[in-house]
Amino acid sequence: MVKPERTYSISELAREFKVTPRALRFYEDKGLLSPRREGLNRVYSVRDRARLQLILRGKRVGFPLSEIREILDLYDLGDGQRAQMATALKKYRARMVALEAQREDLVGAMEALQNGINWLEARLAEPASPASVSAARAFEREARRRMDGTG
Amino acid sequence: MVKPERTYSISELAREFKVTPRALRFYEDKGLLSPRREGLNRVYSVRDRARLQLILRGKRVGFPLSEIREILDLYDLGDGQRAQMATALKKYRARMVALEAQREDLVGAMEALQNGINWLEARLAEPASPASVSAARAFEREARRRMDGTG
DNA sequence: GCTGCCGTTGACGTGAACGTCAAGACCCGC
DNA sequence: GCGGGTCTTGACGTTCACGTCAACGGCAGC
Repeated sequence: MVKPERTYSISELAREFKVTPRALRFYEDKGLLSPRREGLNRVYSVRDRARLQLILRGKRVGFPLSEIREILDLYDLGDGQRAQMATALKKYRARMVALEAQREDLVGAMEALQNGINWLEARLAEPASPASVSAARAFEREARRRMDGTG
Repeated sequence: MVKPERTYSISELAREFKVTPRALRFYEDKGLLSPRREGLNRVYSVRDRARLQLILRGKRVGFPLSEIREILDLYDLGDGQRAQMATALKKYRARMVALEAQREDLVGAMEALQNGINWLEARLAEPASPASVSAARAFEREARRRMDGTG
């Protein structure tokens, strides 16, 4: 007896990942998902669920659905098409470079934000005494300079 | 004699950052930039340039323009409005949390991609000899399992 | 057999972020 | 004063990623 492997209805899956059923149908339209059918109704497998996870992660890191689709398609590449695998590899490497750049951006943004937080905390922590005010102003200038990120 | 500080025309700035003039005007419409005017013409200061840098970085990490605007506005907060500074601080912290989550996503995506690359490289490196094929299949299964990221 | 509830397929609407004209102002060299 | 280039302001078009609505099928409970 083969274990019947869990399946999901559209609204189940939608709830779990906090998307609407509409979104799931949309992804299907775009070829990102292709759940089984039982009559008309969509039946999502564990693998479909995993794909959805990849889709949503891709989205969160800024991939358009079209590119997510390409990537997902590559996962399903059969054996023997070495030419396609080679192009796939190129694309993967290009995306990797893009992701690295994005991580740099992200780290930069986080640093800038942390500076902003530090600055605000400092300004809020002190009462507006004359001495601390001038010190704060100096810090502020410095903080702004760093935040502007002229470099 | 005060140093006249470099300025930029719209197309200069556009070229430098590889955006169109239209985009810069659009950002102005949305209150993200407000360059000086000389007659009708826009004149961008060094500070405007820095703001643009922040805008584009914000975009690259996925902020909508509306939020970028909010953040930028906070940088220009004058003294004395402690209440606004407090709300600002809250928002900054919230964004920081979001950015951290995004970094995790990014790292996860990069790991998945790296697995994909490794897998493809391995499949491509070998000729299709029977022994290596089975080894490759085992690796493939493992790679796929990891890429699916069921956890 | 009627009411809900969940599902389906179109078709149209929406917000964000611009692109793409159109029509004209301004200045420069000749 | 005329072409050429750069700039301006509308106004409309476009793409992406869905949201929203209409109209309907199928099953469960009463």
